[in-house]
Amino acid sequence: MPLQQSIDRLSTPAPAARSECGSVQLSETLNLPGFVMAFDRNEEIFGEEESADFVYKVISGMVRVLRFTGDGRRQISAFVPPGEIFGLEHGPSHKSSAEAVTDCSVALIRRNQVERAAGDANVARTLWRVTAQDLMRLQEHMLLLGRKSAAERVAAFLVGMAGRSNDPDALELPMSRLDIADYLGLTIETVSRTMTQFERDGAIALHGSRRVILKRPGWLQSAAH
Amino acid sequence: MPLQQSIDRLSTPAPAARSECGSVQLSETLNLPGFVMAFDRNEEIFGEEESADFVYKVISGMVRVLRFTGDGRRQISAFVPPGEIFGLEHGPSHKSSAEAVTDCSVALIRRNQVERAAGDANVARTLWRVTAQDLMRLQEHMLLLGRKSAAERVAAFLVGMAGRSNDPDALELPMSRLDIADYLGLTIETVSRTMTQFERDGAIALHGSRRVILKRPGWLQSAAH
DNA sequence: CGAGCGTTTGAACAGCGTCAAAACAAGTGG
DNA sequence: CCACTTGTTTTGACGCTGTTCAAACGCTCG
Repeated sequence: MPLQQSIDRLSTPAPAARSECGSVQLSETLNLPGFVMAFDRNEEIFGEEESADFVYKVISGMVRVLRFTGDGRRQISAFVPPGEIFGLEHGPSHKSSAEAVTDCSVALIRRNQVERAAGDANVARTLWRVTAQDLMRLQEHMLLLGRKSAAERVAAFLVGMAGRSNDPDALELPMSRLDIADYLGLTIETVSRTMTQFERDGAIALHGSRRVILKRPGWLQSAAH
Repeated sequence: MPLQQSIDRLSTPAPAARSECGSVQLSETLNLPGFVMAFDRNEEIFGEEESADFVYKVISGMVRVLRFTGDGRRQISAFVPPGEIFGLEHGPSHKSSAEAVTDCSVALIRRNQVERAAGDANVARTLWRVTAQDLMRLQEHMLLLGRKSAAERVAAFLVGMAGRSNDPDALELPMSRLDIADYLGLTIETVSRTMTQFERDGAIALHGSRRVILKRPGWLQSAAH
């Protein structure tokens, strides 16, 4: 196992173990018993059409939610950062897969626990809120996929990631170019070319492929339209 | 006013009037008081960032839900057929606009009525279900926008519309080529060319621009991937 | 230091968009 | 009933953006 991965794993509560039962904060108003699991980079967390027995929350690392075409093309619909929920379904089965972008640890809450708690109107409202927020994000992202140029897509991606970062002008991208491309509906080559173009424009600086400094955030913002 | 529109309007309960108070079936489990309004073709029903004071249900005609970029590009996220709900928000304001594709009549239920009813766990669950179904559809559509060719998009569109039609092999498209293009993330020219190509391939027959006969539904199905 | 993967860069190609004009449909007025 | 108007759809020619294929580069990790 690579050194970096070992270090990352030390920060997770229960590396690669189905243990650590206890109470997991699903959100401000949901506090249900669950357990923590660790996943290796690129490991599948759940697959399309799989029975949706759990609701998931990222503890550390990053998760991608995605769908496939029959011939293997991917569309990533969301990157899930620590603290956020994914895999919450209303119907019986998952409609997307989820995979670990980085080594990560994830809290699992049994679906039937959630169902039982949904008798409480507050809990039910929270389930609705989480789904409605996902819906909002997807609508925004559809506009990007259907109507924006490559430059606009990459700019929007960088601005969006910066919004999540601690330092809003220096970000560490946890995902590969392929992940970014499959999120933006582009190819890795186009993503790469667009980023180097931004660097030539003086909008960003790249230290390696994953450390990005936003030198002109306002420029990027307007480039994202 | 054009003759055809007059005729269409006769079938709506309350043409262009804010009257017709009474009980409106929002869904199987929601039965709340509302009123019916008529909208002309291309009339705005609500706009982005407008306060979400109502939840809407199509009675007759068809509605499009869409977003705009700053410079006027459109992305239609859904066509709403009779019987279905739109404009249901969790937050305080709408995140998309809605417009009438055809002359149509729409039931409005006051948001605060819904909020009050959401104390009932069954109602709350219904709100969640409606939102979750929208989310499912949008995820599917994102795969189309991000990863499918023009031919695949148009084929998927025709198959999808056929699925809603009474006669599954003969459909009347209520929307213009521009609407189809803005739904599929293409231009009107590409939509038109793709359809005539399908006609040459013997997959469909076009009687005028809006009446489509699916001659080889299976072929289209596989063309949609 | 060397191996292997991910990223960048380059060149050629193609799918779709753009621009323009013709064809078509439907309404309007003489 | 027919010419005229207006808006939509189709068709054509061309060009650009982004993809494909291929090779070089450079981390990261053993």
